[in-house]
Amino acid sequence: MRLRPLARADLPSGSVSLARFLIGTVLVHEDAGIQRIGRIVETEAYPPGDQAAHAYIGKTARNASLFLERGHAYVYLSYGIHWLFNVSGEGAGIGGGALVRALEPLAGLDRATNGPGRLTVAMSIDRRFDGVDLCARGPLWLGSIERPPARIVTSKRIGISKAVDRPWRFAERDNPYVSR
DNA sequence: TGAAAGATTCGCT
DNA sequence: GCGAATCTTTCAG
Repeated sequence: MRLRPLARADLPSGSVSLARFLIGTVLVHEDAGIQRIGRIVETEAYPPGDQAAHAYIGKTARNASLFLERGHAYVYLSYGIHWLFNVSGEGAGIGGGALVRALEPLAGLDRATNGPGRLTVAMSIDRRFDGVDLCARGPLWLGSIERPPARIVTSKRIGISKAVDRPWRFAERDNPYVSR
């Protein structure tokens, strides 16, 4: 497996484009010699102006990471139980991003990764990584591997109550690790 | 200062 | 299929 880090210039600007782009890329967490790698197979976009997005209400202490330049991590606690991992997708000062909903385990993962709350457990991602630059040298970063291009299917987002009809969920077709 | 809702998951019916 | 778990954020009073 040839693995290389993604530079910020590799990432498309705009949360919807980024969410689509992320399908097929990999997330890497290196921690004390342990390497955990998951291939992203399902995402959802939460662009500026989206009523379902955390950034919709403006910048707050919680969602500040969504307002960082594209390629930064936004990690928050959902339902008091689950950490959810997002990648910011706009320019600095603009709030938007992509939620990563499922991974295909490639290395170091021995727990289920089909679901946004479960993949963070498997990858050992929590609040420590909120605001981390995923395009920088660090313990958590985005990469690409050599593999045939992902075949992507689009659908409505899951688990939200506003703007439910937007086709902003992306998943790799027929991948068994996609949630549900 | 209090209360309600939330980008989920798991267990039981 | 439905409700509980669990706690932070946000908004109302």
